[in-house]
Amino acid sequence: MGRKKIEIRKIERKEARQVCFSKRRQGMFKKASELSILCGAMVAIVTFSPAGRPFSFGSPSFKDVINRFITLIAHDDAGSESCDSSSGDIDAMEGKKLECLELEELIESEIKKKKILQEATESDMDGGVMHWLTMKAYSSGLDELHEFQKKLVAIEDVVKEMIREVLEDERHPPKPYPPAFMSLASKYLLDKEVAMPISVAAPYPSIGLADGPYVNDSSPSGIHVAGTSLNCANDQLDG
Amino acid sequence: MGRKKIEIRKIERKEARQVCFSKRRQGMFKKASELSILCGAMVAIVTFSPAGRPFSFGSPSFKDVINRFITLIAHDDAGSESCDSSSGDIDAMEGKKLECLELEELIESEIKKKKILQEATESDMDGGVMHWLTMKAYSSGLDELHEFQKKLVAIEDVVKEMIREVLEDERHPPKPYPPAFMSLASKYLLDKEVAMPISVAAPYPSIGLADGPYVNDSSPSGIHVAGTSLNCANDQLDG
DNA sequence: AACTATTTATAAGA
DNA sequence: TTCTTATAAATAGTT
Repeated sequence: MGRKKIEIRKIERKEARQVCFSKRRQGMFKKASELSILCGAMVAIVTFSPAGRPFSFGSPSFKDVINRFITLIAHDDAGSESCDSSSGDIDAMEGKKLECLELEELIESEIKKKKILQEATESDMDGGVMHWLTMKAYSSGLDELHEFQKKLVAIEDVVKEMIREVLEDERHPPKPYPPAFMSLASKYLLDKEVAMPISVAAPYPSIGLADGPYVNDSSPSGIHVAGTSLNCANDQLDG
Repeated sequence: MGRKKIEIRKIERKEARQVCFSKRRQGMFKKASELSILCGAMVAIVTFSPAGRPFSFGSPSFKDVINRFITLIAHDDAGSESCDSSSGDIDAMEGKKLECLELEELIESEIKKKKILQEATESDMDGGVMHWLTMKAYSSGLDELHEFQKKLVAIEDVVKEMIREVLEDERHPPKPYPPAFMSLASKYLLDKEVAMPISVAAPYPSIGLADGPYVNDSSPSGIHVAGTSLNCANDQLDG
């Protein structure tokens, strides 16, 4: 897509390589952003520049996507097969940090949560259970809270799994077990005697994408966070 | 880039959305592959189709890239600058570092979750509420599950906040006012005028990755792995 | 950092 | 779905 067609192989000139990386990284993140918006899909990307500087993108957030994936493979079973791969060379690397997001954004997300919670408590459907839960959350001690949280997470996992299963059933009624991604993971999947199907998956709350994606462009000393907004052009090259 | 210019906003028709996802996912992976080859950069991508199916790409390998990134951010923290974003990730906002767990640890944590869930359901403590929740998770329809999930997340957030507050109080007994971060959050949390102290950090699921190759096109019960090579087209769409 | 000539990606349509 | 094709977009080489 340029003045000339190029072969897809490592660019020799270090400088040109860096320039290309910058341009294409932007393009890739933009594509990722469009994909997540257009299709309501979750996307997370991490990349290290040829100089070793980290950049990441995530929608709704990098952590959310990765965690979902991790949980998924942690519960999944299967063998794996690889088709190939290209290697990437890396240079030195420096310590980085996570970027703090703007306060406004935080508030926005909190407002969303608040709304959801209010809905849950006000409508008080579910026979008052949700209300009970809320009350408990507000009146317990530390230990109790920790225990409570663990249980909530566990239940939540069940819900997620149920959602996923429902979706899967709708789509692939009788699908045999496909190959998998991590032989390692499967190796560690001890007894699959799990009574309760715990896992991850499923749709992001309808407000899903509302949570918003983020891009993080790193710098020597930190990881910059940027938005999915296509107009967000924060660049910082390695050199 | 098609017969017509389109607006970048969620595609309404579910079917069209899925088709678009398939096409654009392919395109994105191709871009990622070219980037890694041309520039010798590491790239890892994870994405969930609108239907919740996972797909991943990695060069030199998904695990290598993610682990490098995780190790990076886990080793130190700090603030930097953000360009924009609409992320709602609180942890990231706090500039908190993500925990780096090895696969073994991850598996362990997952196993613990299962145990906790079983405990919760078996002991049936909490006046039967946990049991009720579990039953509900197992007996609801998709829509119900989604709603239920939202509520659980909301409640869970409250619990996390409570925990953070308690912890913060313990560490900073005489802290007049909480960090701006939480004071704002608490302000928006329901109408609870309750002096919600503040938060620090709550236990959170950590990240850790296992090994695995490159492009992985998932299937309902597994994750397919494929190579970075552009010619490696192993596809498996959702629908 | 900008600017285009070209190559690519892809939205529709078949 | 896969292919075809008119167009929108990305970007290689240049300034």
